[in-house]
Amino acid sequence: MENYWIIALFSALREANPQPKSALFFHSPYELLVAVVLSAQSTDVGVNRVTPGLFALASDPASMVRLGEDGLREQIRSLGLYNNKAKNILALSRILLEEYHGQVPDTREALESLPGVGRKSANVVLNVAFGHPTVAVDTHVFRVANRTGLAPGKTPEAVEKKLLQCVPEEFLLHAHHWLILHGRHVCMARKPNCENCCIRTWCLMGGNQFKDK
DNA sequence: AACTCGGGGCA
DNA sequence: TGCCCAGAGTT
Repeated sequence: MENYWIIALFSALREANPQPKSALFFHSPYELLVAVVLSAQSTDVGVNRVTPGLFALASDPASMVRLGEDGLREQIRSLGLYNNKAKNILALSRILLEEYHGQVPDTREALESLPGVGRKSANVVLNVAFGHPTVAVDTHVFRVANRTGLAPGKTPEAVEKKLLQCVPEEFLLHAHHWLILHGRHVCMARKPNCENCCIRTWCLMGGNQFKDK
């Protein structure tokens, strides 16, 4: 197992973010689930802007159903894609009440069967809410994994599979969070901040070569 | 595996 | 305008 450089890479990422915790605002598995559904194709900043107000009105499935689709839409309007998200969260809340005693299920199959919840969101809930060693691959993780050569792959599923294989168990619980933060704040899609990158030693792109001229 | 959808935000 | 955002659903 010549994965010593992977340990060094994650150690560097951990040092850059000593207190790993979800960037999303939530107090319960249900709030996390809602925040994750809202986060699809929206920024974490935007989600954190609306969730405190939303959860003050509805922090469980029953109160969400009571809030209703119009009330929900009003709370999340600034996110974009609010029509689908409001519909999905309401439908999902009803399913939790009817089929899961109002609780958030802790299996991949159950989570992915909920409207608005795909593989990435299910992985986040399993990891953050239930402590399962999953890795959620979003656009950030996908980009960083390919740029560094940590887990190159043409599809998110391929990257996820490689990460599960190569990331040491001690880092697995927080791997996706660190990779996401790095992709969000340093290894951005367009103009990465290579000068301040703590893992540039392992970058396949060789410094700033993909930076806008 | 590739395509489509969806809307605010920001350069 | 064009590209991006802690993707999902369909073909």
